[in-house]
Amino acid sequence: MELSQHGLLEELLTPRRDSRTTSSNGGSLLQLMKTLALNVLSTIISPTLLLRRIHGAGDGFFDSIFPAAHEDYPSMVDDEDQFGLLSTDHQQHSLEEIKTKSKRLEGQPSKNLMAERRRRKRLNDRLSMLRSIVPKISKMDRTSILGDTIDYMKELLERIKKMQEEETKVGFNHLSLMNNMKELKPNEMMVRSSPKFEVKRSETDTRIDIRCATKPGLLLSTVNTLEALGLEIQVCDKLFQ
Amino acid sequence: MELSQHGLLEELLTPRRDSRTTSSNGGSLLQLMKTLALNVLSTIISPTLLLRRIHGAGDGFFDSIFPAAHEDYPSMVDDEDQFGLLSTDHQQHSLEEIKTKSKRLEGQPSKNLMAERRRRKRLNDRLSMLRSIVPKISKMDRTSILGDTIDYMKELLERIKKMQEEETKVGFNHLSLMNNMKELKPNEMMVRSSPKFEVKRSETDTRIDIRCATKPGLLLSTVNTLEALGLEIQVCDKLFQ
DNA sequence: CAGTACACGTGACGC
DNA sequence: TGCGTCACGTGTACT
Repeated sequence: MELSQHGLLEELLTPRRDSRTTSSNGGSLLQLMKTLALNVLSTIISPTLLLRRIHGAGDGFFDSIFPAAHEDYPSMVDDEDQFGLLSTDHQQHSLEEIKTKSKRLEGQPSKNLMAERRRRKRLNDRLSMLRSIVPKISKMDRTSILGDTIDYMKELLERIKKMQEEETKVGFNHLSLMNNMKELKPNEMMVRSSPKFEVKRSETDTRIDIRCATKPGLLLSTVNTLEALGLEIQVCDKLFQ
Repeated sequence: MELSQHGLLEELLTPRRDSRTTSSNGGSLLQLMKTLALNVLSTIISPTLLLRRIHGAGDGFFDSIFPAAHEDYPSMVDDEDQFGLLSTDHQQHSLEEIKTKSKRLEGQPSKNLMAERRRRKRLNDRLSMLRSIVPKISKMDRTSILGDTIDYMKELLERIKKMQEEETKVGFNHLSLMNNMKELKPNEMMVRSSPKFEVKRSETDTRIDIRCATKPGLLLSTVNTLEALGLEIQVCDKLFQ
C-alpha cells in the first residue's frame, strides 16, 4: 500500500502527456484534472469507500470512470452465455466470470487498475526515453516514434557494418605488410636497415625510390596501399627482380 | 469503405498476437475467434445493420463489444455535467458531447473503432519489427522490448563512437593525406593525372619515384604514411621544391 | 490465487 | 468537421 500510494503521489506530481500539453490550449486540462481528482480520492479513501461514495452521490462522472462498479449491469455478463458461437468454451468461463464479478465489488478493481496504470506509466517512460535518444523524430506520434527508432537502428547497423568492412579493407594492407615484415628473416632485416627511401620532388610531380629486400607480394601490397591512399599509380616499374 | 474492408480482410487473414500464440497453449483462441467473428460480421453487413442485429438478437456478446451501442446509457454522459469540479469548462463540452452522442447512434462508433483497431495494429506491427531486429530480447514483454531496444541502441552508439575515435586515431595520417588531396585545385588535379609513379626494385631494396604537384605538407604526410606502414625511411629527398 | 500483461472499446482532444 | 491519437478502465488469459 505504501508503494502504490507513493506511485500515486508521483503520478499526481508529474504532469501527464507532457509532450502534447505544451502545445495544447488547455483543453486537455479537464482530463488531467479528472485523473488528478480520481487519484486524490483513491489516495485518501479506501476503494470500498470510493465505491460507496459513487453510489451514494450517484455521480455520473465516477460512473464513467468506474462503469463496472454498477450493480445494474448483470445482463452484460450473464447474457454473454447465450451467445451461440463458442458455447462450450464459454460455459466454462461463465463460472469464473461470476466469481470475479462477485469479487469485483470489494476492492478488486483498484488493484488491477493500479497495476494497469503503473504498466502504462512504465511503457510511456520507455517511450519517452526512446524518443529522447533518437535524434530524428518526424512527429511526436507514438507510432512514428517506433518507426523512426527502427529506421535509426537500421541506419546505425548499416554504419557499423560499413565501418567494419572498411576497417578490414583498409587494415588488410597494413596487416599484410606487417605480416610480410614479421615474416622476414633476420638477415633480410639487416638488409632492410640499410638506406632504401629516396624522394625526388619536381615542380609538377614527386618521385619516390624505395630500395628494400625482395619479397613475394610486397610490391603488390605496396601498390595497393598507395592506391588506397588515393594516389593514382601511372608508372610502376619493378626492377632487378 | 473499400479500404476499410480491405483492412478488415487483411486483419482477418493475418493472425493476431502471432508472437505469443506460438508459445501459448491455445487458450487465447477464444479472443481470436471473437475478433474474427466480429470482423466477419462487420465486413458483410453495414454498421447500421450491425447495430440493428445487436438489438434484435439482444446478444450479450456483442453488447460486451459494443457497449456504447445501447440506448439505455444516457446517464453516463448527461450526469457528467453534474460534476462540480471544472464546471465552467465542462459546460462547453457538454454541448459537443450531446451532439457526438446523437451522432453515435448511426454508425459513428464503428469508424472510431476501426481507426483505433488500425492504430493498434500498426503499433503492434512496429513493435514486432522492433523486436525482430533487436538481437537480445530478455522477455517477450512489451516494456522489456522497449528497454532492450534502448539498451541495444546505446550499445550501438557506444560501439560507433569507439570505432570512430579509433578510426580517427589510426587513420589520422590517411585522413590528412586525403584532405590534402581533396583540397587540390582542378589544375593541380590535371597535373596529378599525368604519370607520377616509378618503382625500381633491386636485389636488396626497392626505389619508388613519385612525381606530383607540389603541395605544402604533402611530403610530410607522405613520409608519415610510409612510416605508419612500417617502412623505415632512410633517405628522403625532396627536390625541386 | 494473486499478479501481470495485453487487447479491447470508448471518451476526450487536437488538427 | 471528421479523422487520428491517446489515456483510461475493464475483461481475460497466462503463470
